[in-house]
Amino acid sequence: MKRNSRLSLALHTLSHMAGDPDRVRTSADIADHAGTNPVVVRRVLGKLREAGLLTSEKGHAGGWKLSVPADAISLADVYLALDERLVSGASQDDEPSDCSVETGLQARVSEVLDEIEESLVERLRETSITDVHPKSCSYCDQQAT
Amino acid sequence: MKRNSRLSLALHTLSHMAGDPDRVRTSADIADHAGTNPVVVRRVLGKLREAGLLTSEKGHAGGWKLSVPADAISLADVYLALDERLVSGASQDDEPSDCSVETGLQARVSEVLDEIEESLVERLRETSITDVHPKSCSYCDQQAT
DNA sequence: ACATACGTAACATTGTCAGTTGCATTCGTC
DNA sequence: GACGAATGCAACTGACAATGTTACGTATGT
Repeated sequence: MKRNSRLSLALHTLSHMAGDPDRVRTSADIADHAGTNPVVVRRVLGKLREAGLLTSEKGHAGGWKLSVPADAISLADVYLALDERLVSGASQDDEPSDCSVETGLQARVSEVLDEIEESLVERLRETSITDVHPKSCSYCDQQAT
Repeated sequence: MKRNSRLSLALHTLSHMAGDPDRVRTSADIADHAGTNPVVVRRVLGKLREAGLLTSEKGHAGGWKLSVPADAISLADVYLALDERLVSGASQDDEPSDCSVETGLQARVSEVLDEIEESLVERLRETSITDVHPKSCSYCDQQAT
């Protein structure tokens, strides 16, 4: 797969769940549909569970389902749950340079990046999972039969 | 070094050049000060040259210097010259999924990300190289002696 | 008890990027 | 014109991160 597949996988899965909230899905089912591995699914969905977005049940009839209504989940919730930080990635936690130009620069750049990060989250908060779910969803229709 | 070191290196170097625009610097000098490798410096500064921000001269007394006034260079110019795209990185150019949820989702997410990318560039455009250069710069004072 | 599914750790694979080496080319100086 | 110093460029290497994979432990319902 590619970079940022975690966010993709999370949104994709949540979107499907939004279309049929009561259905319990196993990580194997999800992985199969998403073209990835059950363990990867559990890793990603585990983060979402920590954030309280969904629940998992072990054992025989276990699996994953939403723990809150889909329209109560914003893209920001998902983004933050995965603690991805698309924007920054900028050199923090480096050993401090002895060059005054460098240090001043870092401060400035970090400042701007933090601003952007914040505006990204605010923007993501405007859209919910249900908003990204197509009105007529061939996948859901398929499952309904 | 770390991630995003290209942007760091570029800004750092330009900032120094802003403090003494007529001085010609070799990639070896720059690399030495930045704690990196001459070839890496040439790779990064080469991008900036393509964007018309600075010039390089080969041969004996060759090296790098600004080709435009420092206050005419915004952080956006540098960012775009390196074509980094801090924000996106989201799964583009993937093989198109046969899942309608997936495709609709990608479109939405890309939309938001592009918005953010744009706002980042606009924000960067407000700050010039001279703005991130400290008023009293110990490095420049040092060189002046 | 047994099958099923999550939870987690350990390892393998892959992709990316800085770093490195080597060589050709260009330019100034002797 | 020969030589030294610098960029330009291509290829290889090594570190690191993220995904993929295997394996095993644990919990749960039949």
